[in-house]
Amino acid sequence: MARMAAKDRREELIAAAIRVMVRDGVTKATTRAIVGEAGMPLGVFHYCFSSREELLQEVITRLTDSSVAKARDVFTAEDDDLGARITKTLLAFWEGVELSPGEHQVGYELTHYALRQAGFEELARRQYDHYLEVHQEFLLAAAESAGIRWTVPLPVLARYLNAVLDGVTLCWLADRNSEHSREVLRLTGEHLLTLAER
Amino acid sequence: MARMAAKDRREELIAAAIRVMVRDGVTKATTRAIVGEAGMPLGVFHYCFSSREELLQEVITRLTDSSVAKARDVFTAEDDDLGARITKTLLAFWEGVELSPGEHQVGYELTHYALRQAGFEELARRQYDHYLEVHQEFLLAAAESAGIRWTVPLPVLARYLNAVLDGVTLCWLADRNSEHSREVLRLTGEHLLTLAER
DNA sequence: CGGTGTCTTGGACGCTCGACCAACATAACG
DNA sequence: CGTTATGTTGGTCGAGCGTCCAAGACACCG
Repeated sequence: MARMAAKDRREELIAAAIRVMVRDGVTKATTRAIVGEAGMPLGVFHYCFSSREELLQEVITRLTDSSVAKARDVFTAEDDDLGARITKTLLAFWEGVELSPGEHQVGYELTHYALRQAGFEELARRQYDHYLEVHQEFLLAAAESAGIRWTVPLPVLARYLNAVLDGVTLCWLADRNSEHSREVLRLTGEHLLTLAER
Repeated sequence: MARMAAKDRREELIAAAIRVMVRDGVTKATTRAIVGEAGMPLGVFHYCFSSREELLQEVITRLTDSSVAKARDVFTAEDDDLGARITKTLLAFWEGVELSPGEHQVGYELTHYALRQAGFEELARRQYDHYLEVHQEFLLAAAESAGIRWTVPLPVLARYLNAVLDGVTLCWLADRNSEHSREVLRLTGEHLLTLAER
């Protein structure tokens, strides 16, 4: 194996771990499966990570950050009215789900893993803190650029939005009913519109 | 160990498995942990079940059925108007979540387990089919007794309701913000009311 | 050059897991 | 009673797991 800095190897292992998890699920992401995916000998693992948990922790934060960043990229269009902007954003989110269901699935699996792992509960909490924050940012930006204000407290509205998206995704992962899922998002978009006032 | 019919032992093992899962999570529910919880010797397990998967399958259907039954019990009050009925039902559901978070958590864990396990995808699909069906029943019964009709197709509305409940639960499992969670449910209830017409 | 720190590697450890079985105990029934 | 069916038990198997380590290879620097 070509010589490589431990830092770089960490990154490759994290990436390999995510690939394995997306393909086979979190529980199948063993140390051996991960180094296998990365094409490295087993011994490398504990030279780069003190434990499997340390890698998992890293994976959780990376995946959350990337989800949040991806979501933030979505709401950059400023030239639409409120209705169009909401619709576009919800559908853009949904495209992301249908395009890579595995990533979202892994997100949920990691949440439940963290909720059960002693000392990891905080990670699950932070995960949802970030999600809520990004939704709140979106709602705030949309309101400002449209010159309206929300008739419902922003944290509550953000949680509502987060809940619908999570719930629709979860249900779709099980039954793959894309048509109904989109209808629910459309319905939610219309609902949000009624919660804005000048 | 007292002599017991294999059928009866199966039931006790299923119940013990559910207890272990609620307490420690699905992944910790090993054959040894389960028979330990049931106070039986290890050998019993494969006398009653051909495999661990067979037990898991049984647990999934039992837990789904019990959730559905519990949900059905909630919407029996016929004497309220539509708004009161919706509010009562949503809050009753929420009481169930806060009262036994572990059970709901296990529900999600089993869904993700089933989605990853070859040959179990159908079980996850059926799980959500049942959930959607029960929500649809509720919406239909509420509409009939209130003399209204829904302006949104029933399957879509049921999916919407299911999504909000799932999403709020999931988020609450992570951050335990009860106040905001209730606010989201209140908001959803009000929204549903606007989707009814005479 | 030699020495020191960094990286590489294959193998081994102790443990837990699902599964299996032979030997035994108890019931059911002619 | 004897035979057959059913249930009980402790031990054991092989596989896979996270973790660790000694020995070597390589790079850098005085």
